[in-house]
Amino acid sequence: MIHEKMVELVARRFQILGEPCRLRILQTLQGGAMTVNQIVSELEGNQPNISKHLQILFDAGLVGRARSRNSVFYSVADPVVFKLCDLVCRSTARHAAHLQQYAAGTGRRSGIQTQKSHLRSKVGSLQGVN
Amino acid sequence: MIHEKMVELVARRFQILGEPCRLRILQTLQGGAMTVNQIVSELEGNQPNISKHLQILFDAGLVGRARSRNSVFYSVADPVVFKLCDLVCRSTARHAAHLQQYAAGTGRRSGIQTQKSHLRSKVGSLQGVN
DNA sequence: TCACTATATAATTATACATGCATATAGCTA
DNA sequence: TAGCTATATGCATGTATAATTATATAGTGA
Repeated sequence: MIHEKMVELVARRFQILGEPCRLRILQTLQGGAMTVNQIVSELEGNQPNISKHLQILFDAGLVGRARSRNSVFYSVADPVVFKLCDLVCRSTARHAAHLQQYAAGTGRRSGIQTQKSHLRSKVGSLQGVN
Repeated sequence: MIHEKMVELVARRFQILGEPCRLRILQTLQGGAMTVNQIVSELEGNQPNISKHLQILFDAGLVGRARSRNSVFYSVADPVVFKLCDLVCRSTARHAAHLQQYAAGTGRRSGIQTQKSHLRSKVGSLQGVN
């Protein structure tokens, strides 16, 4: 059993990765260090918002920063984020494939809502059917 | 560049893992399938709340479920969650160690708030100093 | 010093969501 | 059927936080 405080720290880290805007920032930084303005112009969005997300990523130790003249360069500090994203990407794809596979199946057979019947509506909503 | 919708799906998955209660549920299920009541009695918390978290995990395909007589057994459907937790755990530990390492350093040297100076307050707050 | 650029922060608003309580649904047994 | 257990769901509330706007801070160069 992992310590309670550790569970919360880990959850916080997942939560930080659980924002599309922050994922896009990390993805943008994959090519190397960039200034805030460069990131902003790459990812539609205003500068204060990007700055705040960068601050959150920095506090978590996921990105590092260094000032060069008048600009601040941010870069990915912990490459584990790419591994995490890759794993979650595959997992998401597996799940989507699983939904698709059973999407054409018949309705519920038992009392409990099973993956097959329950998730059919999910696939539908993803496709805008509902 | 990954597709926008994929970024949101991946973020959603991280977000689902970003709740301490859900992490504890997954951790509890690491030993094998359990009924809702078993999970509830293992993890302080009321039954409706656990049920709702289980539903969220189920919708994401992270856990599976099967009814047996009057009970519903939940189990981990995608073991990738353990790998993810392990990676994040190590990353969190690295970050904490990094904070500790520089916690005794002197204050800011340059205009920008660096890891060293900025995070000293973080370490302090973790220890309840602030 | 002033003007300019780059970045960070403060304040506000809106929204998502975890929690807790009450209740509903489903299955079992008599 | 009724009564029981197990699980799910509806509703209300509080809280965290993302986005926006305006402004402040920091550095550069004249």
